[in-house]
Amino acid sequence: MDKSLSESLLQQLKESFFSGELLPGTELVSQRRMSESKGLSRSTVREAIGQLEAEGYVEVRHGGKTRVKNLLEPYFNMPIEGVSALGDNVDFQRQVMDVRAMLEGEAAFYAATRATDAQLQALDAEYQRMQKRGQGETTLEKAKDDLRFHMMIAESSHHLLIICFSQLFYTRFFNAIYGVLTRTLQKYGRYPDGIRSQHGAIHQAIMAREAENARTAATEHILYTRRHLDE
Amino acid sequence: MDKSLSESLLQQLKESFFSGELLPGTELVSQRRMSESKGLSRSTVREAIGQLEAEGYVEVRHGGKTRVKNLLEPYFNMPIEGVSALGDNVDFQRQVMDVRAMLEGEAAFYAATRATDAQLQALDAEYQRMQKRGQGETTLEKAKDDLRFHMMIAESSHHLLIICFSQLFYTRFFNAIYGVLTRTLQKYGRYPDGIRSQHGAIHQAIMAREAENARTAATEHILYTRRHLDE
DNA sequence: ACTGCTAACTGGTCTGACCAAGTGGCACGG
DNA sequence: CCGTGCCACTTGGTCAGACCAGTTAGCAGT
Repeated sequence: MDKSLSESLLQQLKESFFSGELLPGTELVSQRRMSESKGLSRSTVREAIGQLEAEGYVEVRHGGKTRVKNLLEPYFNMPIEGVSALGDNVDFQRQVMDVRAMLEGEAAFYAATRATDAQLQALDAEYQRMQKRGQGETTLEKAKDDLRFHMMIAESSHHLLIICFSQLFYTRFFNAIYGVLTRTLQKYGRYPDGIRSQHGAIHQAIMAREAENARTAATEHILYTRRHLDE
Repeated sequence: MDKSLSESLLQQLKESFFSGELLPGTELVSQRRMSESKGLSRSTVREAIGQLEAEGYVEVRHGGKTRVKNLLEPYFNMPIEGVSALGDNVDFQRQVMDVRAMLEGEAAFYAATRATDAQLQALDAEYQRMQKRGQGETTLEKAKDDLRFHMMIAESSHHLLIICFSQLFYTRFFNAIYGVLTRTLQKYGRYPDGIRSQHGAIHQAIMAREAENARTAATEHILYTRRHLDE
């Protein structure tokens, strides 16, 4: 097993966390002391600790001690490494919404054209269910409902590539999408009215099999939400 | 805004990443050169690049260059096997063209809005070069020219997700795209006239920074080719 | 007991050196 | 002519030791 020194130190430290040797809240020994005890240079130790910090295992403050964070934390905001960090980036959120606008417009277009009657019926049922609930839900549940609705549309498009990409996109970038909703709610205190009526417009256009209208409504729906990021 | 040097360098690099200045697949300058140009020590540069790596933005190999990663790549392992076989499947070709129509429309839209002057100039040069050659090329070379032209547009969009998706899409489904061209040539014996003028329209709209026209022209261009697959 | 200074920590950055792993060019031999 | 292998050069990885910059604990003076 050939690894770089800093890498194997990193792994060694992680194992100490998982074994319970280093409990959350405790303090790491200083970089100098660790470099002595491990027989490595301080640069190498810093490299490893820097990675630990980036992955959310420890919290390091200039001048203060380095503290071990709660072990479960990294798992909550890390459905997929790296991308999670992007969830809070407004620029990235904007980009995600741009792609959603494009993707869902196309999906709605093809759904209006090619959905089976059974799919239309299922879509209608899901829409009615969404309308009925509405109020008493958490932000997270709303986000999930929203994605489920849009994913049903994508599936109704009968377009392999669009379905594949939608699936991938919604699962991987759920954090960013959820972040947009959270940010919007923080700013307005509630679900913007537009969204409800826009969902209605999409639903209606697909039901009536009006492809162009469906595309326009779906695109406009996402861009409406996106605009709230700009203010 | 008080930040550590490595942290602000990290942020600066991320911004270059999102702005399209650092495209996926390109190589970072070496740590030594970067430390010179930024007026920082190599340690600090290493710190920042280490974070970038931990967050999945770049891939660094001992002894080799550091490459910017395509952030969609890990998730793009769709029905890869048999994709080459699918290259001849008309239904699949149609789907690929549908997605191209969507993708290139958006790319052209954002390129018209956000391309730098240098990018416009490069795009213009590439367009002129395409016009000059034209005749004496093989089908394969034409397909490559076409994709290079469209890829330049995608890169000029400064839209990270669109760039990533385009890169992967064009490489993975090149066979299908090439297949469409081959099929068209077999049927008509030559490059349809429409394509030449359509490239011209796209080129002109982007140069004039007319975003909506660029989108329409690019979409129509792909759908025109797609229509040749029908009947 | 409170206050405020200071000294001894902590992490952050710098320098310049050397090691180790890829890369590319060039001369040699087929 | 092409392939092959060597070698110099570039890249990232590690090291040592120094100094800067926040943090903190303890001690002195009130």
